[in-house]
Amino acid sequence: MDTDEVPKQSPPAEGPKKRKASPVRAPKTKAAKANLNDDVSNRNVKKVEEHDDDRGDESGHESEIDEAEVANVVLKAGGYDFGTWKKGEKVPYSALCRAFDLIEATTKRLEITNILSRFFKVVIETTPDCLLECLYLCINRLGAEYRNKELGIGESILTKAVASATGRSPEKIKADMEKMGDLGQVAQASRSNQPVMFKPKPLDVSKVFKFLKEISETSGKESQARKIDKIKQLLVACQENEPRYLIRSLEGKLRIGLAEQTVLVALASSVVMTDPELGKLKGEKLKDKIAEGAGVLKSVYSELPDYDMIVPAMLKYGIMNLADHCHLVPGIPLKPMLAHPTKSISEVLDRFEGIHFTCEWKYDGERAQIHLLENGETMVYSRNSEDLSKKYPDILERAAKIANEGVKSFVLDCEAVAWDKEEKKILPFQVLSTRKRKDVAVEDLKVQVCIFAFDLLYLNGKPLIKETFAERRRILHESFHAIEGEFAFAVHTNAQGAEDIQKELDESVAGGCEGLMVKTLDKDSSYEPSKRSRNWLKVKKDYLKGVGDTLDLVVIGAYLGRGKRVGVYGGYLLACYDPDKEEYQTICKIGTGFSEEDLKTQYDALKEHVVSEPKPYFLYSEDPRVKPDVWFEPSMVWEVQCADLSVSPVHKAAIGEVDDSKGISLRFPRFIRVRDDKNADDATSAEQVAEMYRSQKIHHQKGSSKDD
DNA sequence: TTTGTCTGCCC
DNA sequence: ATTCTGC
DNA sequence: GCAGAATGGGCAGACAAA
Repeated sequence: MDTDEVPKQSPPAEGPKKRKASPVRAPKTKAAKANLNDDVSNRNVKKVEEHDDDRGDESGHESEIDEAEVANVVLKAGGYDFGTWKKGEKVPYSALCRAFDLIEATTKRLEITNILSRFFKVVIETTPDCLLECLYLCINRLGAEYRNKELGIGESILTKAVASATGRSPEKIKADMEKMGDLGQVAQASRSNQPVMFKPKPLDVSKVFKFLKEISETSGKESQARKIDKIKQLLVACQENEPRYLIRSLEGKLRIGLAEQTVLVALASSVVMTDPELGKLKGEKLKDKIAEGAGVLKSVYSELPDYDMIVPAMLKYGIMNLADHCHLVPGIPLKPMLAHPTKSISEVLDRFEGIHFTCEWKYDGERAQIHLLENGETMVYSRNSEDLSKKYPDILERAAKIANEGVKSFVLDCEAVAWDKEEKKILPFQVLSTRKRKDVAVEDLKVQVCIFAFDLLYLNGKPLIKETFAERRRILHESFHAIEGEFAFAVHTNAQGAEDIQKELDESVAGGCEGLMVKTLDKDSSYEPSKRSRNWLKVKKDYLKGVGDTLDLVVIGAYLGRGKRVGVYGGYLLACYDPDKEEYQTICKIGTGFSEEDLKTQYDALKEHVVSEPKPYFLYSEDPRVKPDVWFEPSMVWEVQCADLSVSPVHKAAIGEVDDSKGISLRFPRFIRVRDDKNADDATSAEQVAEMYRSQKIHHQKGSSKDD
């Protein structure tokens, strides 16, 4: 800590070289933090050279600043050294990447927040025009989610791009990827071994962001090649640690312990610190204002999750006045309330002890936030604020007629569930997911949906999110009416005792639902995800110990871990056993439920059983998404829990039992424990798997196609 | 035209 | 989606 | 308990390859 040396910020290609099997963001050290006691003005102050290029410095105010002022940047940045740039000049990408390095070096959230807020502060003080782009690069997005902007870049294209940009073969890149577990690091290492002819012009955040946007807008014939070309251009211009973060941005994961919530707090903090009035405060008072600002921003963001609108307003009017300018508006999706999983009914009772609550059926469909505007416009948004209006023309059409007279505008929280019109009953999620997603005419819809409404967030110009749930529900029922097969209110009761809740849970499952949602009616029952995003509880049958579907499955393959799982297997391929055919049939992959210790132990135990080829008595798909990195001799049996069984396009369990050509797979599989007491051939049999599938209350199979 | 691969987004 | 982990 | 980062099945859509 007290060293005089300025620590190197970005050791190239560090990691696997130093420590084998070290997770991406480990080892964490404190070395990267510069010390305020150092003589700041004497170090790390690089005079920024003049550029007469095309970077659009047309702002007029000439940025002539002296060296001492530049040096102060480090001081103003709270001792963190992000490098320097002139006022009004685009923020260098290297500065952002330095911040990422500093963040990656710690696991402490407060420190992460502090680093980033210091970075944002410098940006606001030098080049506020870049703040939005920095922000988006930190949360890995190109714009608000409801604008549906995607990169259309995945691992495959990225691997090709890295290979091409570094002059190495895709095979080499893949091999390195397996070793390092992070394509960003692979890119960085590859670049640093590459002879550099001349130093490229440094990247700035605007340029990087603009490139990402262009990539997302690239479509049509040969678009993949054009995207690769763009990535190459950027990658070649990267220096030092920049390839690592550029590639991770393209992957959509920074993996440095920084994501939406922390960025939001850091942003609020930086805005308070740079506020002409609030910024003068010191100590506790400043701290309080920062906390208050973070509260304001969180609240505003949950109502209007669009930084394109929030950031300019915040800089213009000040963070404390933000809510006056940005608030819930029909037409823009707000963040949905989420639910905590609970392991037992007694856990529900413990949490809600002495509090009035209600139980609602949890429908197995797709979250749908339905908006009706005063001008008659309607839209539907998903749980993640994606615009689903193109997918649900039938819901748009229905929006006006489900409302009672006098209703001019609303925001409804619902579940859209596949609906069988003939049988008048709910269909499973898998049916819903076959719906077309765009350019569908109402007449051509193959899958009908019924909307199950459970909350009302806005009505006739008034936000209701601060009302109690009891009140919101009252207004919901008062303002809308059910239409058979089209619109209904979620079934609910006010059961308060364990037995009643159990009964309700059973009924919900019998009714084709996943379980129950439990919500407080009065105390803390406002709809404010900013306060607590998971303020509701969910009880699903498969959460309850000893109730859900459990299988004992054989481990026959594994996938090398990525990120923090580098050096161990990150996931496994499981199979059931068919004693008649004497073969192991794949049923699912599994990658959750393991503690870090489990992962290590299992890696060590299983690597003994690696075989170079799959056994001839394995039945599996050649689909590359399922093919494991290593195969095992059948040895270990694991207890696995799931929510449902489904007919699978790739897995082979019980093939021929319920479908001639398709096997069965598991929905939401997770590891429970090792079954030391079982041999591989004692695993759950194909016959048992088929029986479990058949005994499900609700299931769907497309009409047997061979007879049509 | 058909089939396969990749991606993003539902859960 | 589920689950685990550091703070 | 939050926030973040591992990981699951399976679908449509967009392209690429055959």
